[in-house]
Amino acid sequence: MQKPSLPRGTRDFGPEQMSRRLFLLETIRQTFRRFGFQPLETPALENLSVLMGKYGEEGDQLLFKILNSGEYTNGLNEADWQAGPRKLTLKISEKGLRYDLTVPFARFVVMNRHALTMPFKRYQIQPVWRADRPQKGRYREFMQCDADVVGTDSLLCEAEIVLMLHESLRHLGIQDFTVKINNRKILTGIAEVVGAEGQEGPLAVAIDKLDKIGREKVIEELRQRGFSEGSIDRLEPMFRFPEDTPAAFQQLRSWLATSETGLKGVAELAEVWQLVEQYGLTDARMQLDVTLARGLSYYTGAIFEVKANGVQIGSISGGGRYDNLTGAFGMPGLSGVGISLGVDRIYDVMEELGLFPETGLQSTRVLVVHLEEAARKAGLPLLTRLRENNIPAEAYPDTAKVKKQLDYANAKRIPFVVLIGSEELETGLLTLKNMVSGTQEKLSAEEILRKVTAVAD
RNA sequence: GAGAAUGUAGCUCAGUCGGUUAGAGCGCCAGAUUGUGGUUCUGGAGGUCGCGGGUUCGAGACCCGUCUUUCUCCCCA
Repeated sequence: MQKPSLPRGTRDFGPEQMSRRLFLLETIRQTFRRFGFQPLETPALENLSVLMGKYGEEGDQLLFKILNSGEYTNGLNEADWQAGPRKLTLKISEKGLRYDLTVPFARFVVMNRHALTMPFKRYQIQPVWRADRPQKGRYREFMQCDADVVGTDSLLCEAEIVLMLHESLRHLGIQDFTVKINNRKILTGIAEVVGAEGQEGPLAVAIDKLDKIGREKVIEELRQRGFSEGSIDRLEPMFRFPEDTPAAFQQLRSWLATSETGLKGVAELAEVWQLVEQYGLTDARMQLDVTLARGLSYYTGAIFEVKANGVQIGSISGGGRYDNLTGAFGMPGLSGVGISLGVDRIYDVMEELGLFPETGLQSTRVLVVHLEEAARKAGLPLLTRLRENNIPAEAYPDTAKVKKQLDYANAKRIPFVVLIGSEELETGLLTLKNMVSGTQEKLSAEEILRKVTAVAD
């Protein structure tokens, strides 16, 4: 006999977890639907040629790769064995598990470009896999909820993403969150005005840690990354950014006055703010954060990230605009913007904050209990009647002691039990027992139906 | 990839300085109660002390390896 086990970073979801997850998934799905997004599913497996090279150097390492079927070592020569694991992998594996939903979506768009009505809005809720080390809030299999629009560069889409984030999280009961927004063009502009043109990548990586490690350490890291003292001096405005959004915009405009790209980024962001206001979003939790960079290299415009406040966990959502994602698949110039919500982290946040409603845990509403073999048949038509009326109902399948059957009802938090024994068979009236109050009464099937329907959940 | 902790009954955890037959609570099963649960009482079952090796007269405890879970860095949802 062997002990059963689970691959690290993966989990089972029992009935009570699933009812919460379904609530979460459904809330997000309905929000996406309300904004006009249509569903899409793609295979768990993709060809590695589709996945490789889309997530940076480290991303390739984090892909789960699938060994080819059959005699996968056939055709390998000595040179292949000597070439090292990375090159050998490509010889023996041609498929991998999807790493996110954006790249498969880009592949889908390119393959179906003639059939799609542009702008194309799709939502996609499926698991993704990453081969990194599990930690708090980090799993190797987790669910993403993506919504993307491709085929337009209108900033209205950015504004709607902000709205959808607010709507989904508030429907879930998460009130204290921050939607951090930046723009890749602003990062480019900053690199330009400090005299480190094209270095926004390393710049962003260092500056991103500002709130974690502090100003001195950031400057130290910038030096190590080869930034000149002059550049670091000109970075000064970065370290004293106003909390107030209009003031922040004002400071950015004067700081980036000499960078055309930078100013364009500022103007784009300002328009997003304006649009969100025109939509009438109340109590917006948006924050301009010029240190926000995100790892994925394909963002070209807006960058989003959502933090749940008061919980020690990574971001629960991320996204942004990409102007050339489909370019890698031979379809350049298609602009898109999207957002991804991490269900597993949102679940952890809600659990930690105690935001899950108590209701919804009970599955069955009525349990039919028979006290002797002959009584069982009297309960079956009742079950059918209950189910026809959309009331979840079940019979205890075995003839067992009443105690055992009632224990079963308690364990499943079933609120009503119908008892059928010889007495009920004679009179035709069935005993309805309320498991919460303990009261019971003899009723006809018709009355039972009315009674269990009438009582509110 | 680097560093640190962790693992004992189905669950949560005790287990002293290395010493006889490894414990508790909860849960489970049975009975008190042959047609009534959630309260109470009584009894019972349940263990390869993660796994493998080592030290020792003797290891749940000490040492090495390995796996799991968790945390920090990195990166991400």
